[in-house]
Amino acid sequence: MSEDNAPEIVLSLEIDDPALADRLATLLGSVAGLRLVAPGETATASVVARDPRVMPDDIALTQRELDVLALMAEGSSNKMIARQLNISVHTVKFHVGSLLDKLDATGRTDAVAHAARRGVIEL
Amino acid sequence: MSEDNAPEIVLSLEIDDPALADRLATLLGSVAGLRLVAPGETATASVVARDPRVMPDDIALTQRELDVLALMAEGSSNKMIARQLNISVHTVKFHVGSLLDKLDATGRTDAVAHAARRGVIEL
DNA sequence: GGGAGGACTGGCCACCCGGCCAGTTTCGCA
DNA sequence: TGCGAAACTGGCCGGGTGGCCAGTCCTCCC
Repeated sequence: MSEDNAPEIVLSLEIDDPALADRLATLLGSVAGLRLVAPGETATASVVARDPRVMPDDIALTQRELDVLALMAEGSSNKMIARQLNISVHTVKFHVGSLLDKLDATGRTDAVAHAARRGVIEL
Repeated sequence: MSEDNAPEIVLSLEIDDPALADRLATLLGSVAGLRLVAPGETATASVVARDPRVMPDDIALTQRELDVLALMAEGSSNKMIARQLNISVHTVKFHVGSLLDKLDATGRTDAVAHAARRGVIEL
């Protein structure tokens, strides 16, 4: 029952590098039981390869900054972060300030967006 | 220059569905010029297929909500969003409120994180 | 015609956020 | 032995945020 209903696996490509996209399309296009997505179609899975130039510089964040960053990404307020990490709200704000600075962000929302984009955190 | 230095394409799999992961691994493993990632190795590209159960419900967001959501993800404040969309700050807050509601978020940071996770927006 | 939903606006207000100032301790490195 | 970096704490304050109330316009649909 697994082979008769076995649908083709439909792959979509999200590749920034055109050369790589081309190679993959060629390689994957010739595999039986698997094909590339058609326009407007819903894919089974995506092949993702973002432009590596986007995040060459791994920003130097301290452990503590990573801690508060992770909690920020969860939507925690400064007060909640303070409780979680057992530090004062002032200290949280201090770390958040450093984060905004290092991530070149204008606010906590921007900060987690930047961090996620650069792969510093996994959303 | 593409064939002499042509490295193997190293694929990592991020598939929630075990059956699908297995099929893909089998299919892709037999393709020349392409192999699956080894532990600790950096992949050229990833094959991503999140558990469909996680986001079966494409949250029904209105166009306007998508507009403010996109600007929120940019780190824009309500005032900036209002200027961009040519509406009042009150209206922005109104849409943000709906967004927090629909996305089950506690704040704007949480909202963009949730939206990004569910693929509502591309970070 | 009347209802429902979306987009929009206003006021009010408690709370949160981020930036400024100041200080402390601890650690590693020159 | 000093000096910088990291972590931590405090006060202050302007502005932002989110929740509540209220309302007006639409348009689509029964």
